[in-house]
Amino acid sequence: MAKNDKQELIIDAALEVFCEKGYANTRMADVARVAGVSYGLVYHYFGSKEVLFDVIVESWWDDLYAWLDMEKGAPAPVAQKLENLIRYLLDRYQNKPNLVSIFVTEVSRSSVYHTARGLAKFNKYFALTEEIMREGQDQGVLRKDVPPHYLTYIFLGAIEVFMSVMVLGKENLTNEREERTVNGIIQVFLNGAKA
Amino acid sequence: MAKNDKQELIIDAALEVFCEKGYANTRMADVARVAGVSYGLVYHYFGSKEVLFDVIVESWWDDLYAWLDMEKGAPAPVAQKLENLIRYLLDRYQNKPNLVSIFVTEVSRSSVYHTARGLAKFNKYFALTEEIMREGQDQGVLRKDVPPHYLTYIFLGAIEVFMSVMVLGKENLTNEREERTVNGIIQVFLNGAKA
DNA sequence: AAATAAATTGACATATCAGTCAATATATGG
DNA sequence: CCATATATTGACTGATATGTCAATTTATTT
Repeated sequence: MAKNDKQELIIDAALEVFCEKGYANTRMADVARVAGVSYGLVYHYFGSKEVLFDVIVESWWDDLYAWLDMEKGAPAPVAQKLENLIRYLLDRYQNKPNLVSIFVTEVSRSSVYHTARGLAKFNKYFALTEEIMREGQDQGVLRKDVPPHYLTYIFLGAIEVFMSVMVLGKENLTNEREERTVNGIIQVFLNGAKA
Repeated sequence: MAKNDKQELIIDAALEVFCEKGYANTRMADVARVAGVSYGLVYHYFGSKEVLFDVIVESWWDDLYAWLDMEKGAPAPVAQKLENLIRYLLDRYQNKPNLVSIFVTEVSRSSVYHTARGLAKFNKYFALTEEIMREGQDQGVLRKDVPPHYLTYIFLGAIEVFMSVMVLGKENLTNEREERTVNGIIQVFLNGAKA
């Protein structure tokens, strides 16, 4: 078995254990056991528990940023971009539910509140979304009497709760459900909850 | 010094240390030191670190539920009730920033995702808010084509991010800022972000 | 003021894991 | 086919921090 295979095995196991137990209650011995490798090998490839966790978190952010950067340049209308962001996150949940779970339960709290690097990652996520909001305001599609970062907070906050609920319920996301979620958020965000 | 005074001292210290370090990195020795009592006394009044934390969390939920129950019966219009909920949470931040910080950073994470009791507490919070949304729909003030729990997710998600940002920035909440926040959330939630 | 109960102390035992390391197996290259 | 590098193992160490407890002080009751 090649080097990369084992690394994959370990990361997949870590994804599973971190997701189920949370960072604090994750034992490196469990990760090794689930991966089917020895205790020491985990330390051979990843120097510490923190590094192992960071590798996972980093992969989340890298993918998200890459996607956002791509989307930013696209010529789609703002409403479409917002919809795409929701879809991107929902799709991530479909493909890598454990990763999304870790993001929701571990990353968007501890790392943000207790490490400078975690905060920076989050800020960039918010900043990129804010650019979309600002673009919408410049184009006259979004209201200008509310600061763009407020719009960002409301929009991303809404998404986060939907993701939390999915993660908690371990729900599997049908197409129909995805449509309802996307429409619900977009409808209310753009047109309001008023009757 | 009376018994209750020492208990208060310990809880205040715990509030401070949990807030600064997070649950995992909080040392009972630190709590004792900050409280100005001996190590053993913390265990005399609170049997364990977990109990100490739970007492704090419980106080958060008790107050919130009491307030929500009160508000539920009130004859105010739905929009007013939603506004009041935002104000309640912002005011809590003014009075007990550490408590709000712990709620945002620690409670809505581990307890929800890793304990049944934590989940139950959260569900009740969401359920009570959902009742307000349903009331709004019944009265014809809120749109009926989006399920009430979706409205709840969006509304509470928005608030949570605003709270997170406040907590992170350790911002002190001026009256002016409170108004802007309340208006921003309510405006966008009710009327939408569209220009 | 004696006796009983409650509060308070801090040193210590205990358990838990993260991380190390020397030994062994497997691959790679010359 | 030897030599060198890399992968892999798992027992062991060391640090850390929770929770215990017997001893001591302070309060309360009779």
